[in-house]
Amino acid sequence: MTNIKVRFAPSPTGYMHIGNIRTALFNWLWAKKMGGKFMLRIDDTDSVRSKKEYEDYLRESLVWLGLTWEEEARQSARFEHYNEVTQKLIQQGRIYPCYETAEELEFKRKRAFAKGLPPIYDRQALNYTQEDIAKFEAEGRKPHYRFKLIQGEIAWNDVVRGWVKYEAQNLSDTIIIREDGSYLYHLPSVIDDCDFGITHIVRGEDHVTNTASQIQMFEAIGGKVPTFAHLPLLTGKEGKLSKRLGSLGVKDLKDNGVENMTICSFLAKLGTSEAIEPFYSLEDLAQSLDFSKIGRSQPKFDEEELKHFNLKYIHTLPYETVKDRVFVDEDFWEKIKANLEKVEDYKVWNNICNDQIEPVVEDTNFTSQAAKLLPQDNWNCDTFSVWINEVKTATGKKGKELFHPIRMALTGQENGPELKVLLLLIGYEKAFKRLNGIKA
RNA sequence: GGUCCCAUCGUCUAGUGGUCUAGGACGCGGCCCUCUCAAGGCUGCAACACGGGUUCAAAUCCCGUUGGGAUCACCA
Repeated sequence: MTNIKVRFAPSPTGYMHIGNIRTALFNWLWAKKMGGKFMLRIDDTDSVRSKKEYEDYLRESLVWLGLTWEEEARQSARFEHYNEVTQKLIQQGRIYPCYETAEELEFKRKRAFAKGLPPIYDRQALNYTQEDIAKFEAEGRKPHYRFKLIQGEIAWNDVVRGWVKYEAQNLSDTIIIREDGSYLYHLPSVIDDCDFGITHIVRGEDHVTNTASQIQMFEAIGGKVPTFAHLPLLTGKEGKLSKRLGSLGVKDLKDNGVENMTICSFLAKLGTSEAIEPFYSLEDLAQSLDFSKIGRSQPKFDEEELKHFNLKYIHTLPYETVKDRVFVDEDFWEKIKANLEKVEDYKVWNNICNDQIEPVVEDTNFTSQAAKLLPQDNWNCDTFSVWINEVKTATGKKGKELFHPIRMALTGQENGPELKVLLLLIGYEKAFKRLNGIKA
C-alpha cells in the first residue's frame, strides 16, 4: 500500500452523468494501479441544491460500476472545522470581507465586459474604512468573503497538460463564503484534500483556473499541494456539451442492456491513443491506465458508439465474468453469446433449449415430414447436416425454403445461432414435437 | 472581451524537420464463410483547417487568420 490517495468529490445537485462517471473512473483506476486509496467525498456545501435522491443515485451508480470506495466524508459535517481555518486566514489577511451586493457585482462585471476589460474583481473591499464598514452594517448588509490571491505566477506540472502557468493578476479573488455564512466549494475542498491526505486530484479541465487559485489556498493553510491531472471534457457529437450528455445516467444505460465494464472500458480509452477494446475487469483496466496516452483535445462521446461497443463486449464476454448471473453452463454460454444483444437475452435461448416454447409452423406438411426423418438416437455434431440432407432430398427444398421453416419450428425465432448447434441443445424429443407443431 | 487550451481519415489518435505516396483502432464499403442474425477471415475508401514565413527539406518550428472548448457565479 502506497500513500497515494485520490478522491471523487461530486456535489449531489443533479443526477450523476457520463462525465462524472468518467472522472470517478479515472480516479478509481489511478488509485488501483498505484495501490492507493479511493475516497468518496460528498461536496454538499450548497444545502439548497443538494438532494438525497441525487446522492442515492450517485452511490448506486458507483456501486454498480464497481467503483467502490474505502473511505468517505461529507462536507456539510465539517463546517466547524472550516470555520477554524477561515478564522486563521482572516487574521492573516488572506480572507477578507466584502459588502457588494450580488447586483452591484453583476453591474461591475457588465461594465468591465462592455469596456473590453477583464471581469476581475477590483478589490474595492480591501480599501474599506471603518466608517464604510459601519455604514454597511447599519444598512443591514452582511459580508461575504473572498480569498486574496498573491501576485505572481502560479504554475504546476499537470499530469495530462504538462506545465500550466497563470498570472495571479488575471484571476479574480474567489468568493469563498456567502453572505449567509455558508461555504462555497473552493476552500472546503482544499481543506479536505489536506486533512484527508489527498495526493492526486483528477478532475475535468473545467477546473483548471480553480486549480490556480486553489494552489494558493493550499499554500496559505500550510498544506502540501497535490498533483493535478485535468482531463479534457467530453463533448457531444455536435461539439457542444450536449444536454443529452449532461443527463445520460448509468441507469439509462443499464436499462438498455449496457454492461458496467462496457462503460468503464469505453470511457477509460475514449480520447486516448489506445484502441477502445473490452476489458473484463476493473483491475485489468487499471493496469492499462496511462495518463500520457490521454490527448489534449476534447473527445466526442457518441452514445451509439457506446452501444455498438457494448455488443462487441457481450459477444466476447468470458463465462467466468457472467457465471454469477446467467444460470446456464459454460458450454451453453459459449454457444449463444455471439448472438446476444443483451446478456439477459440468454434467457430466451435457455428457454428454447431447455424449456417450453410454442413452435411457429409455416408449412405443416414440410415440417412433419422433416420430423419423421429426424434420427432418434446416436446424435453427434454431424446429426444436423446428415438429417437436413435427407430432408433436402426427400422434399426437394433448398436454401431459405429449407431452413427457414425448420428454424421457425425449432426456435420460434427468425435469427439465432446455427441450427447445427441449436439442434443438439434442443434434443430429439423437443425437436420432434415442435416440428409437428406441438408446444414443447 | 481578458486568460487558458485545442485543431491529422466520419470518430479516437500515431506522428517531436527528411524513413509520410501520413500509420493504427473503431465505424463504413466490398469479398469469403453461411439457413438467418451475429461471429470470424480477407480487402477497400477515407485526413495533415487556412495564409504567410524559417529551412535544401515542414503534418512536424514561428507568426497570423479561421474555427472549437474552458473559465471569468454569493454552482461545483
